[in-house]
Amino acid sequence: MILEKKKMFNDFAASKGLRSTRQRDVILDVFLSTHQHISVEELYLKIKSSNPGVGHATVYRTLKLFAESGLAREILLHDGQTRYEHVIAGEHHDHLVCTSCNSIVEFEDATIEKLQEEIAARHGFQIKNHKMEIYGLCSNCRK
Amino acid sequence: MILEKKKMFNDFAASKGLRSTRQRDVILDVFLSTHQHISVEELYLKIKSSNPGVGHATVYRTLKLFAESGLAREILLHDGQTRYEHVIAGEHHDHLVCTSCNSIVEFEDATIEKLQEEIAARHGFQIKNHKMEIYGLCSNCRK
DNA sequence: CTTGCTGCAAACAGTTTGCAGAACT
DNA sequence: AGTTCTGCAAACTGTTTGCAGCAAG
Repeated sequence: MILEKKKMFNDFAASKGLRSTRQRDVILDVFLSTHQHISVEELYLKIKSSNPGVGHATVYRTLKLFAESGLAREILLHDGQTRYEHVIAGEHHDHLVCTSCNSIVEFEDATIEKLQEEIAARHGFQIKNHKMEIYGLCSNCRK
Repeated sequence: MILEKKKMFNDFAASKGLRSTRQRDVILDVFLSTHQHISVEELYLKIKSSNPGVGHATVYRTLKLFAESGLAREILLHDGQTRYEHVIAGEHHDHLVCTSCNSIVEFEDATIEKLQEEIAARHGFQIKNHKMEIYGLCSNCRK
């Protein structure tokens, strides 16, 4: 699964004529070792600890490439930071975001996915991707 | 409908001990006269044309109040600007966003709404609100 | 050796904040 | 009169960009 992702990026890089660099390898490794909607800053710090001398800008630029290559996806929650999550082929999950403790639960629902396609078709839309977030109080915070 | 909204804000203001000011009235009027996901900047310019001397900061501060009072809702698309849309009681619509021409089509689907509630219930979540955006190409841009 | 990639710092854009004066109650 | 609200400008935050040097092909 990690290897697949690396291959995915290599293929993308090859098709775009991008060069293979140490930084991109490191950033990909660290990104693949994370879970759950990591922010650019968080990733940057993680990288820096094991690999100082990788700049902010490179992390931003590289994450954009990951998103473009299809292995990551940009998500915007309401905290003013751009976050990235892994794209898992053939799977799409959405988010339940707790407005009290900021925890995030993922879920997937095939029926919703299907309805989305129907709606898009009804409006002549060709779906590229979508996102859904439900905000509320998680079970812990309701107590 | 516009009157309802004004009342809604007045009630909120009263309950919070907020003062009634010319600026807030103007901003509410202009906001209520708009449609479709207006950005703070757009709203600010609209206000300024008929009512110079209303500051950026006040528009930001006031829109936050509108959101808090329940008559507006903050939405984040992928263009780096915070936008606000009207909250219509008992109705929730979602967005089809064209990634080519940036047009936005609203839609509503009761089945999806119901599924969301089921999902939230299954995870012990108490829904406050949610949003769903489908990105893709609109019928015009597909041609 | 050519061109793309990187790190740095400066630039940017959107948003927030501190403060003195104005306005509401 | 007392306190909230406002406008302004400055500060902030996250992100992007220009550029000289470095490194991959």
